[in-house]
Amino acid sequence: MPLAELHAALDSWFGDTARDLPWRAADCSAWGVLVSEIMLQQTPVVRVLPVWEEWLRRWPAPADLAREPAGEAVRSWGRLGYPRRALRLHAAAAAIVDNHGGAVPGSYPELLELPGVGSYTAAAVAAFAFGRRETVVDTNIRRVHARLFTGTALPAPALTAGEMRLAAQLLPDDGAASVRWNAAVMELGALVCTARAPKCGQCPVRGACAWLAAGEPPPTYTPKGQAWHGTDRQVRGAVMAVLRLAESPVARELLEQAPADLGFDADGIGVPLAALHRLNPAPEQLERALSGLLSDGLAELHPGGLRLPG
DNA sequence: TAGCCGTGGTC
DNA sequence: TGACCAAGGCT
Repeated sequence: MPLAELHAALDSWFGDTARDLPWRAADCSAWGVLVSEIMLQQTPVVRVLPVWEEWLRRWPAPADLAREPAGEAVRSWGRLGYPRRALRLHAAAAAIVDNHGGAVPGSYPELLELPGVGSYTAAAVAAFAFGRRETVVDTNIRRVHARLFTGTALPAPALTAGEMRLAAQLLPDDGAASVRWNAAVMELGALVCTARAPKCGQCPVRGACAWLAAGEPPPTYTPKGQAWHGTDRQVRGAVMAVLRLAESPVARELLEQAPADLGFDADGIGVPLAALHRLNPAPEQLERALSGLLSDGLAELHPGGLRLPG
């Protein structure tokens, strides 16, 4: 299928099928787009939606977030996961105020300088918030390209230069068309060309798919899953759940072991505290988790104990 | 660069 | 049920 036909087919499909997401609204600010892109890193849309709405209501511009303590960003991040993203978004807001007069910069290199903004997010914000022609490559786009053009079930474990070259070659010349193309391929990967059970029957470009033509060969490698149970990450997560709810510093002793006669909900953190104690981490593991949180800036040591960064 | 970093839904 | 997976970034 000629490239122009491919562009037209996906553009039409996108027009009919695209989800009505608030950060895609015409009046959404660049800040709103940036916040959405950071929140969406490794996190499904449905879980981002309510948190994004709350963030934009509370902090409609970078300066509004920048003048808050970083801990407020972490607290209102809730259970989105990877709370360092909240810290980086707060730092990005400060950098936008300090270096860009409070306005989100529109160029790829300037965006790339912001904390928490890597090659994907810089390209995505430049494209979706500023209408620039950028080579946007995320996990969805990589998977669609792998199937459509390479004929494999999954992309390589790590992004390759060849994939970037291919993505750049596929990009429509016209600026506005390139923005829609990026969004459409990403949407196709999210809704139809999914990792587990692709809905090829609904695919507007199945006739051009190299993977389908090859008989849907299985992946040639098995992705290594992320360990969770018993890991430091699990302990870190449990500690963060306590700190997010705590309204005052949490004594270390409280994190280390449950007082046998804790008959009250200490500072309203009884539930996450019980969850932490149920994990029953070894003392050295709890120590690793706590020192990791401290060195990451997700927690601070105060006379009264641990708390979110002020 | 490979390993690390949260969370919850899905099959 | 447990392993996989979700709009990555950082070191």
